[in-house]
Amino acid sequence: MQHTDFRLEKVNCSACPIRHRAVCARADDNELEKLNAIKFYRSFKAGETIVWAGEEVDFVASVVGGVATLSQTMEDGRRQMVGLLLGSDFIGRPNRETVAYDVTAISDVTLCCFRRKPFQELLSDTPHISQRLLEMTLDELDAAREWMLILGRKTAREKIASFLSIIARRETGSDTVDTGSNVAFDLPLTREAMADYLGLTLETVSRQMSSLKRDDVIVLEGKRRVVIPDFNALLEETGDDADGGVLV
Amino acid sequence: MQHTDFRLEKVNCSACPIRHRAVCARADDNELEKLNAIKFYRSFKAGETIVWAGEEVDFVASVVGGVATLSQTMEDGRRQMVGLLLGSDFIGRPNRETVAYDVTAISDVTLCCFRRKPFQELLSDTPHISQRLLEMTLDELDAAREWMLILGRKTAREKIASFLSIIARRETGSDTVDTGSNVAFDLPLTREAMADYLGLTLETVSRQMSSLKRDDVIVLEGKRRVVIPDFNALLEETGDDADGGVLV
DNA sequence: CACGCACCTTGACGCAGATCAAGCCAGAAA
DNA sequence: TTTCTGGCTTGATCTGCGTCAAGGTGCGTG
Repeated sequence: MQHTDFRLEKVNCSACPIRHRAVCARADDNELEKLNAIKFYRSFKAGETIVWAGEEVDFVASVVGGVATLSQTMEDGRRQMVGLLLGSDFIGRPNRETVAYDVTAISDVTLCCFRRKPFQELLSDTPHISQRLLEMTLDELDAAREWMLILGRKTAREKIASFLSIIARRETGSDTVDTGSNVAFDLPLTREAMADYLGLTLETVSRQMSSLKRDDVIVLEGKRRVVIPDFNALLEETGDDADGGVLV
Repeated sequence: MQHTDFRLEKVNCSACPIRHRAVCARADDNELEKLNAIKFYRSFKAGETIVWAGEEVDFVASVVGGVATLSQTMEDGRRQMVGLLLGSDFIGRPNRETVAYDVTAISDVTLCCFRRKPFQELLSDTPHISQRLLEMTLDELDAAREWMLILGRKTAREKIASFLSIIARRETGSDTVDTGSNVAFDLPLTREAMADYLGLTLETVSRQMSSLKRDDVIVLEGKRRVVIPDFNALLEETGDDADGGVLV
């Protein structure tokens, strides 16, 4: 029974719509087996808080579908997003049972969770996985540092342009967006969430979106769908060096 | 000869003024031996650039003494610091031979360097070390996220207060500064570097320092030495939750 | 259908912090 | 001693973005 259970789950895991970057992507059969044994799924409705800052959680997880955010809130209500979790991103960390930020479901979210205790044991046993986790964490650190430049030094217009180019890259999945060609995607965030991402107010976000639209840098179809007729033109607006879509 | 060499170096490593958080802190004799075999020292003068963004480097390193920064510069000269490296901090990363940011010596700096190739091999062989590196990276990520809140949502005054409390904690080495008691330390950064840290101009930094001084939150002895008569009063100014000196 | 609600847009106005400009201070060099 | 230089301070003015306020839009529900 345990055996069939595992078989079933294994198929299940490979079938996750997006393969989990963190743990499944390069795992071999043996590791997959162990992962499947400690795995379960949880779903959250849009707007629901997945974990509150300071809360204890007994699992780590990988985002299977939907969008979630990490954010910090000050006493007087000022809020700053510090992490944006899309498909296959990782939540939680080994060797720390409390979470430091509010984790919120922005759309309906499905998580593939791993029970913390056994996951940590797996980590110690399988250097492979802990090295993979290190790589991921370094990538996140890079993203955080790019974000810091945006927050600290860019104008509102540059912030919006940078945000759009980041989302375009992540949503379309291609690191090197064909510059010059049409790119289209749905914004995974409301204007307010964008504001929390960029350290702006939602009014300023709205104004700058309108302004970029007026200047034909973007085309809006409805409020959420964005078409970028010329990706290079967008990159011009970000204030970054012009040498292509390099993240770091 | 190799043997004596190693003996010598081993003593040397333990004797590093500050024990390297990254690699030596918890290493056993066997690991120390391997580390010592691939180790060398380099020094830089204040103001010197250690590595330029995009440059290839064949070593990773631990800061033994002095202060260095990671920073990004935009075409038009706007600069944002994204990392502050004090004693025992780690520079560089496994599996990436180019560096993404300018690394600059702010004071005279001594690095304890490890040749990249053998260091990476050591990482694969010793899960211990790669796990330690993961822990460190997660700490850095936390710091980056705290920093993002500062950059995105805090006022100039709050930024300065937050900066001072961070430096106080790092310079005095105590995670839990005795709130209420006197704390004194030397600023490791110029006003300009503080501005680059906080996403401000140097004039605003100067004005806010003066303002905090006028309000008796801090005492300045010369331009660099800061005395904080009441640490709680400083924490009040940061805008953070009042429950003590928690970093995350 | 209309009603409500969540989300978005746009306008008017004020202020925190940037910018421009002048001068101060302390240590080093002559 | 004076002079120079790099870092710091302070003042006056300007401006980008926040704040407050008033609608607009579109979807789900009775």
